[in-house]
Amino acid sequence: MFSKACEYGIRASIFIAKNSYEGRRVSPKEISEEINSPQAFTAKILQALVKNNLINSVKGAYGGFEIEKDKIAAIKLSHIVKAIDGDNIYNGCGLGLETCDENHPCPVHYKFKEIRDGLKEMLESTNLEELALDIKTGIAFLKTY
Amino acid sequence: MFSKACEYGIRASIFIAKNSYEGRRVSPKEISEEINSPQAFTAKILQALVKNNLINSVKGAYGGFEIEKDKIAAIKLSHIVKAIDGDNIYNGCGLGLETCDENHPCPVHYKFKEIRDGLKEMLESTNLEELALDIKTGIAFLKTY
DNA sequence: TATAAATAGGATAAAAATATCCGAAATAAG
DNA sequence: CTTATTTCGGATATTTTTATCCTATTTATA
Repeated sequence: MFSKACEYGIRASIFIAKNSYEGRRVSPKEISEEINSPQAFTAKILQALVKNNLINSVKGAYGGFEIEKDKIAAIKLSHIVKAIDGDNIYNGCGLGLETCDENHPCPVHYKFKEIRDGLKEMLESTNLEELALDIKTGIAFLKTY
Repeated sequence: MFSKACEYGIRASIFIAKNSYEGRRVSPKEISEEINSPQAFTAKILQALVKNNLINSVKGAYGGFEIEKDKIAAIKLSHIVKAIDGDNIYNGCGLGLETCDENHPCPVHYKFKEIRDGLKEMLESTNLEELALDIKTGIAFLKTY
């Protein structure tokens, strides 16, 4: 569904959000340990999220990554996905045709459209706050063990 | 959503189904031209579909690929996807966790489950016959131009 | 100002997906 | 039986994705 980079990016964002609520900045090292992802690769993805203004980075001693508390509820999964994987998952043809629309549909165009619209709706209506809360209360997890 | 291989595989299967209805076997060359895909790569994918008993191949002169007319309506998109991409799209975690279920869910487990179940239902209820018919009647296409 | 700690970012490596090439094996038809 | 045609399958190449490494830059604090 998503690229590895995007999976890591979402998990990292949730972890950062959770810690930002608690007033803590986190480092790529801590993030990658807590979400079980390769550290340097995760750091690269964080850079992309910073550039897209989804998370903040603070350089230097006592620095790290954080999200402004005010913004956490406003950041939707769709923002993260778009920043990392682009919007192909929304607009792309299910069978890979370069142009596929009502005027020139692939054989599964309308059936796929329903699925994609459902996914889009879900990603656009799910925000980091609720997901971070599930981690905080321990009803959901960001790694296996 | 799907790999390139899977996209080609679905498009190829639809094209083969359409031609099988008309009693024609088709070659990888003709297939790749009509679905606009790399020929040798497409041929490899066809081999996989043959091994999974989704399509038939006939070697030698006047050979090619075909699907028994009786079987066309029974072949679902899910069969093709499973043969090429496996069932990760059904069972895999949206955030890439190795184990993610009701007992140990990722933060988007239930939301993703809905989407995936919808996708699964769609793939399992869509068969090659209806798709091939849309190509035959010209209301849908397997390539852009 | 010096130092330690931290992100930024370029260069590179490894792995996986995509794609090509070519000889072997099978088969229909002459 | 021979020949032409066609799929099969292994080897290889290319591209993209994933991952690592190392240095530069920034910044808080002593």
